Amino acid sequence: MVTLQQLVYFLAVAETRHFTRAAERARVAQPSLSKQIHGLESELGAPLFTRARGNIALTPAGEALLPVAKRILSDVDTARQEVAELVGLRRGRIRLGATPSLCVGVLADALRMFHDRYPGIELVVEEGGSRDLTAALLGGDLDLALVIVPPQGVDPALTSTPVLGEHLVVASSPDLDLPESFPLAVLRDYPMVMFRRGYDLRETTLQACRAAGFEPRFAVEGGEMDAVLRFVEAGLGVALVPSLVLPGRRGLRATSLRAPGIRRKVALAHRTDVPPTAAARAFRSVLFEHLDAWVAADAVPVGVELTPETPAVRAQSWT
Amino acid sequence: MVTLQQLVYFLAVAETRHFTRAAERARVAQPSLSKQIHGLESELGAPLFTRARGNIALTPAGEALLPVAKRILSDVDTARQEVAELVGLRRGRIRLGATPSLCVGVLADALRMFHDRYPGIELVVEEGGSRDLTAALLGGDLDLALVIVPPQGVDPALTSTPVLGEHLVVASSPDLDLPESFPLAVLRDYPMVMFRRGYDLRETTLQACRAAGFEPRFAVEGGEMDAVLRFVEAGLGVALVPSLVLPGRRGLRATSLRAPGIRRKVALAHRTDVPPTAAARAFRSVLFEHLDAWVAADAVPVGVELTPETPAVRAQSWT
DNA sequence: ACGCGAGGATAGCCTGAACCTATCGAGACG
DNA sequence: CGTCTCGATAGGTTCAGGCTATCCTCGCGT
Repeated sequence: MVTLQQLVYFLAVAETRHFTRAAERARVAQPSLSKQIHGLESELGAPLFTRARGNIALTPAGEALLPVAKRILSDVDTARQEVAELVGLRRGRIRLGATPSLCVGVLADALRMFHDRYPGIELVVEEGGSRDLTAALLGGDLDLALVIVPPQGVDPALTSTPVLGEHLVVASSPDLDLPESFPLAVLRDYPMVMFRRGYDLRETTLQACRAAGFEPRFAVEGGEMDAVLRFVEAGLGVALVPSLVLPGRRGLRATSLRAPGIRRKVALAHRTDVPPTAAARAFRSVLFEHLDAWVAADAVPVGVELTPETPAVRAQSWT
Repeated sequence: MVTLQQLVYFLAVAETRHFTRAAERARVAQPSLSKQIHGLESELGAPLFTRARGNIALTPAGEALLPVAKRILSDVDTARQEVAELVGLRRGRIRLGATPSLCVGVLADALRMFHDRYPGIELVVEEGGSRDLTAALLGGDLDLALVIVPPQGVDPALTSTPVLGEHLVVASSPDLDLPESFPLAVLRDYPMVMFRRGYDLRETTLQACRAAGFEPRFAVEGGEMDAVLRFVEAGLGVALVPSLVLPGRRGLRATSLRAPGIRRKVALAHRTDVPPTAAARAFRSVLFEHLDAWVAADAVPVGVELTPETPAVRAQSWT
């Protein structure tokens, strides 16, 4: 077996044209180097140097080996370098999934912070319903996803860390004359704008209405988050949406539900059987740092509950 | 230190996505392979595989390493291959020097035989005076040279093997009315055509004339072999030349000198401190084979004496 | 000519690395 | 809930690569 050690020594001799000095350079005793060179020569079946007193020179075989040996060793360096860059977060990629409610507020800031800190890491964000994201995680198409935790918990093949809880509010056009706050059952009398299948919100809304004793009427259905909000703005109907999506939407009015209201838990999930990459771990840190900053600045948006998880709980399965 | 062994194992796992099967493929026990992979991972500072049951996959670091590792291993193969081709005489180069007298006859045939047998080996022939060739050998510009052995022997830094002895004859124009055979002293009365400095023949001729008691007159001087012969053809004078250069020259007449005549020894020389390459050794064999064939076929040209060296003597310093 | 110094090769020893077998332990599956 | 699969771990053995000491050859200076 040819070894990299042999090639290193070979190169040292080829460049110094001197066994003793090559040995010094390679931080090794001269006999060790001699022995390795001999080993390489017998392995390749040809002498690599002519050992004339004070005039070591490469044989044709040595000449042929020299450029290849150089390339091999430089490739080894490259390999080491590349991996180091990934580990050092100077390079890499995170494929992150998120529900639309989070993309709007939390995520934009967190991504901004992350990108400032680790500019070499490529960020790929997939926006979608929670079910879709879960499937993408399991299929290996995402590294991380911010998903809604359904009542029965996330898929057993996923590990999730709670991130925050959000309240659902009723979005409506300001033209609509709704009370300040009301129980869900009031919506019985209003047509609704409903999300397409795949959105966790669709199921949540339907179940909540049924629990309140009525079957909702749909004015429109099938849209993504943005479309739904525009339809509501246009007065087509009302919708149950996370409060986080409303700030900045002048054309919409948010009405909270009377207690207990409806809450959803958002968690950061990843596959249990694939340990998160260094980049994913870094993103997690930045995300929680950002949320902690909200708490510290007393700037937690209305309708959001930060789960007061201890760092220990957060670190679960993330070491 | 990263080792090639580790890369081989890494590649086996990356391709089989299975430690146990990779170990079988690498002809090694599974724990040995596992350990090596761990060693590589700790060396590079990052895990290379995600060990999910029945679903081994590359981490980003592994993905980054894969192409480089492939290239490194393929380069090692290339290196081995290249050296093997040189050793196997499928590739290579011989830089051979020869005096003009030998280029004409012996060498052409020998080169032809050699090229037929080893078509991959590049042949570079330098024609020149014996002194020039010796200098080129010492300077490392030639691998081998067929040179004239001067009375005091070749340069001590060179090793030479006797090849043949050749007689010098007097070349003259057929118009010139010379006796069948005569002592050198007869030339006292004829103007001579003389080689340029650097030709061993120049010194040899001068010394021979002086030994015979006269200083030769030059009709022309300074030419290479071919020019000298043409001048002689043109009747400008006579010249002492190796008999080997005359066959095929219709316009010239060769007159041998009365005993003892003048003999020169031709030898194959190479630097003592640089062992001949495989290609050079092969050439030597072909050359002597060719000369032996002359003897066997009783086709030794007139004026040539083959030295009946035993193979043992020939092999001196050539192992 | 002879001694000396330089420099690569050789000898002999020692440590650590790589291999082996045996076994553990955790997820998958009937 | 046993059983199977498959990677990790443990412990022992061998050998490769390193070291020091020494040799051998050649060139060089006296």
